[in-house]
Amino acid sequence: MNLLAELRRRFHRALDGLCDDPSEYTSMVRPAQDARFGDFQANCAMPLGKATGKNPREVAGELVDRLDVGELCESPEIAGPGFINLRLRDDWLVAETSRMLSDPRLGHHAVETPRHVVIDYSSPNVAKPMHVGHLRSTVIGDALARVFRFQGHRVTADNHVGDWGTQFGMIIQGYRNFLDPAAYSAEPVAELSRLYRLVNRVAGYHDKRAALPGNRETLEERRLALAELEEAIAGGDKSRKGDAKKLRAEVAGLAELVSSDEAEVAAVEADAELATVAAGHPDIAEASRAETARLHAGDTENRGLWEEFLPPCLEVMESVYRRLGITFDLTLGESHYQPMLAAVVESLQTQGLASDSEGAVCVFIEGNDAPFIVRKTDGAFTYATTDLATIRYRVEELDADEMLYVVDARQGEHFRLLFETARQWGYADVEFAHVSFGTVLGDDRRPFKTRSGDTVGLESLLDEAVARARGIVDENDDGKPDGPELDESTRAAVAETVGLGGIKYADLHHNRESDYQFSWDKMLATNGDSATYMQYACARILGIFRRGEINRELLRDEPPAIVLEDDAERALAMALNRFADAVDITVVERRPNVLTGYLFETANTFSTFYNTCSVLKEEDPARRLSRLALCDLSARVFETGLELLGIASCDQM
RNA sequence: GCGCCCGUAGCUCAGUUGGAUAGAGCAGCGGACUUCUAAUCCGCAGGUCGCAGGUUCGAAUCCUGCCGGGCGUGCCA
Repeated sequence: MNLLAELRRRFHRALDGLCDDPSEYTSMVRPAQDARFGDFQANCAMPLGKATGKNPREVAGELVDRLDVGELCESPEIAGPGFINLRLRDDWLVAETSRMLSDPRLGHHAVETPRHVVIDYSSPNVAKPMHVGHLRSTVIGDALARVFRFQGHRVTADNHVGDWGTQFGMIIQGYRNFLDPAAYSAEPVAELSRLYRLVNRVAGYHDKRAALPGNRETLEERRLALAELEEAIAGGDKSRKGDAKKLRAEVAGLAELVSSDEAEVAAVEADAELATVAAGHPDIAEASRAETARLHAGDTENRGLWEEFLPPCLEVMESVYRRLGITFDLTLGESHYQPMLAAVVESLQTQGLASDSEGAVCVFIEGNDAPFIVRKTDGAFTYATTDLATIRYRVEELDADEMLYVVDARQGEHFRLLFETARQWGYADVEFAHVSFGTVLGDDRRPFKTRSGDTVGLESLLDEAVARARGIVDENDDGKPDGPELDESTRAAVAETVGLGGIKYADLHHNRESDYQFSWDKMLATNGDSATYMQYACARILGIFRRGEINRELLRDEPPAIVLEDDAERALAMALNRFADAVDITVVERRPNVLTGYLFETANTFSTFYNTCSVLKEEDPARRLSRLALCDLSARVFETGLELLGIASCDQM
């Protein structure tokens, strides 16, 4: 049963008549913070007392009188200023746990009114190799798609890949000038990505070289100005301290820019091949832009190349998804929307939403300085236009009720403008949400930037995780009391499951809004608060069933009486019964870390149970059966929960 | 300049939208494997929730001002 929702319904009824809007108060019913206060607590009497001018403890008393939770809870207790503490009745917990045993959904009720939710995630640029920066959107989006589906919604997972951008101009440019035909026929995608990096780097080299003198000059100017300021301050003019601080920051930033640009310029010039290319192609960036423009304009040659490049690129991308167990219902890239863009702009203009400004066509949203540019001065459309066309397509063709964009927080402003434009454009009934996540930081605590040539490729990250996991699998299995249990192929499979699970979990268990410090050790950790912890709990449970030759199906078909005499037993039953709530909250908040938190807590409760309550050796047959039932449920909660996060579990480890 | 976000234990992070004595993991210290897998469990230690005010029965959470950091900011996506 979705317990929290049920309790809130009961409170809603009790509150009806005591206040104008009960739903304002029902969210104040929540799990107890401290086991001493019972299982749940309601904090609504205090604010309600304030609103009505009554004594909060009296309000609590009145509320308790009207509250009907008889078969669920012991009689509620009022504590402190007016907290209402609830403890579930053991007989109810026992009955509900039995019911859960024969329920494939583990007590979770799906929503009554499903919505069609399009979830937009991963969305890498085709032809640029995937790196760790792509992980968050992919992993969070996949988890949300799974949880929303479980919740009963209709989900369309859409990979809005970048397949139409300037990177193709660069690749075409590279293909025409620097292709290694042998490499291309052997491994087309690797060669294309080499070409992309080459062109991108050389273009960057020219940009940096061109910008350097100006930047050096500005830096010198600022340094002088700063020196003057500091002199003035030293002379007693404290009022300019703020200015000095800003200037100091600017100087530091500029100095860093100049030195990193100098380093890059020197690096390119020191490399014989790069230097030759750079010298021979001073306007490579401009040429690449021209190739992109020709592609967009429908040039048959470029279009042909694009059509040649795209399939192998998509295939390589797919292979990474396959390994990660991530699937999409749709992969509609930017190119898919190209034919619709002109009509979008036209429609916006007709409705008076978009207007000309400095030669571009823009939508201005009140309260925002930045314009939402839907057509550039040169006539090209922007990703704003594409995103609007995508919304139109998803509503008109896919019949979407809701769209979630799992995208970096840095694009927050873009989405604010996009959603507001869409609403005014005629999609006010659709729910839009930017499911934003924080920046991936490097070891130096600064934003993880993919400096060319120095990226942590996604594939190598996965390989490393699996290799490390394999080491631990071997060590653990070799050290088992009765000797090793796993054969070679099982060990390899376990290492894959544990390694990939660890990477996903490392990402999911953070609050997605916070920035995130990339760390090999934590990403690959297999102890503590990690996916391995749940996988290990599963493996131990299945070990009990194997060793005891227990028929789990029978356990479910004929649920035994549940006995909750030991504290660890009751705590475990309680935790298991919170599964439905954890799923509900994860969906409402669109935050997978709610689910990871629940799973870790429950697995911890299980581990305590495992260490204090023997199962197979329990002599009382009733308790033994009851504990077997708790084990079966625990394993299913962990398996299901991990699956909702896109993480596989292990039978043996 | 303007806008958005962040500052919680040595480190990395939670904190269910204003609730009771602020919690985990890692690292540290001390215990628990002849008993279902020790990738585990139990315990100890560790905090002026950046600072200062304010709002109220009650603030890590809300408002204001500072300090420190990140990001975005008219034609990249």
